[in-house]
Amino acid sequence: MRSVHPDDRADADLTAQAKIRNAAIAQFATDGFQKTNLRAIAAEAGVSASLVIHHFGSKEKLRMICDEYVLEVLLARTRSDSSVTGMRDVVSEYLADPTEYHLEVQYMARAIAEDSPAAARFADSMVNESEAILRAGILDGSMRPSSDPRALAVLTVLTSLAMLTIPRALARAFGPDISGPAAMKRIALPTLEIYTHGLYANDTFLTAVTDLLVTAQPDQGSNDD
Amino acid sequence: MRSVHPDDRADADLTAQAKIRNAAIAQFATDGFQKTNLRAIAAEAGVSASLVIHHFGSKEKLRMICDEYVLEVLLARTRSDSSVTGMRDVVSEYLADPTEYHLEVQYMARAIAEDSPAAARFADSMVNESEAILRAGILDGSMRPSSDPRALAVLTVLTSLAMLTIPRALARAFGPDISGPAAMKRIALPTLEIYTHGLYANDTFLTAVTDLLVTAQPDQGSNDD
DNA sequence: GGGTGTACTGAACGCATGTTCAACAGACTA
DNA sequence: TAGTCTGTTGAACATGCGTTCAGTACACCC
Repeated sequence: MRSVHPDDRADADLTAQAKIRNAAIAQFATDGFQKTNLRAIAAEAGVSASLVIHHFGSKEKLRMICDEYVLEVLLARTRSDSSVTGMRDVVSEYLADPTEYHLEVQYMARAIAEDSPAAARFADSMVNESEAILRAGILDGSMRPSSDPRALAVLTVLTSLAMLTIPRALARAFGPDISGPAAMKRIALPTLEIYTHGLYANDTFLTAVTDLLVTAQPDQGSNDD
Repeated sequence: MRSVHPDDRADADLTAQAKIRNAAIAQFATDGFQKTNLRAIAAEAGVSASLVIHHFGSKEKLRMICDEYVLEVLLARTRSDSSVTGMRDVVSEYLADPTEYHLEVQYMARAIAEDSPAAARFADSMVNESEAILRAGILDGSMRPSSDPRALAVLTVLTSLAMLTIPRALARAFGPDISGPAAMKRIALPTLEIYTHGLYANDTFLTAVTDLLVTAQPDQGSNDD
């Protein structure tokens, strides 16, 4: 159930290298890089731990290969998918079909959260695509103009990733044994409501803050930690 | 610079137990539980690793003590603070004064993300307070009514935590060497804009989805993974 | 057949790290 | 002074895990 492409090719047909890579992707995605150990990956791939090292050199290099592979898979999907939805709209895609690319998206979220070597590239892909979509939407009038489209793009990516990796403890706020995907589904509608009408009934907060920013004009980047 | 209460009491005045606890809270908050090792905690507290075990029994028990302590500190703040802002409005509080309770809030976010023993209690506190605030706001007309206030509460907590723990890779979308707090500041305004006016210029998406939900009425909780 | 190279394995090594243990110093008590 | 209890330490132990190594099986080539 943990194969990267459960539909097309069976595990048995894959080379040992591919089986190891797929097992690693699955375990890195679900358990994280640090927590996953080579022997578990080897066991799931049906090989010995030594073979993992033999083929990939080290655990760290294995992670890099996995990063590249997942990145390529997701980018390939984006390119092949003629619709406008790119890597950014992962949540809507996920809600539409949770099984497809489930693992890859989860892997990416983990990679960004754990700051893996390719994390910056994952993040940049998402943010850039998101920004393009937002700018296009603003131009064609389907989205409201933003004071900072770049930051808006980062915000949407951030919330999307958060929803994809919703912590168990938070999901349990819906009930003792609710699943992550189920929690996501329940959150989807309020998200859409906020994205459509906002949360506040009036703009007192917003105007107050914007006035504050205009009058005070603090030097941006005052990091006094 | 890592003391829990940098303002009131100096580290030198604390008992060894307190110094260990504070060092543990700081390191758990910044590096995570798994990544932190007892010798590093002991070093920061200026004691030996054995003493940590002597006072707390095990690393896991130390974590539980830290959980309790931070939870109590944050709840005490909520109670003492006569304003309406509870644990939920952590982001606004943080933006107003990043140094106060910085560590505790960071600790909580980590605890929830890593599913620490007290994670559910942290999350429940946040969600319940958030829900109360939202319901109050809806009642007094300052906030728009929601189809699912509970889910809305979870959503706001989720996004708040995500902003507090924004991954480096995402923050770097603003520039190669931008800090987490700086990224948060830049995201704050778009967040407020969305919370005030939404993102979409019209409600086609929302009506489409609500229509879909009304007609299809899928059995909620169909977890086919 | 003999040589060479590749896929693969089990055992072992080395290091990090949580934990245990024996010991010591100082305070308090009898 | 002797005894005991607490705070504290350094060394050692045990385990987990990434990695190394010697060796086996098998294929391909001369």
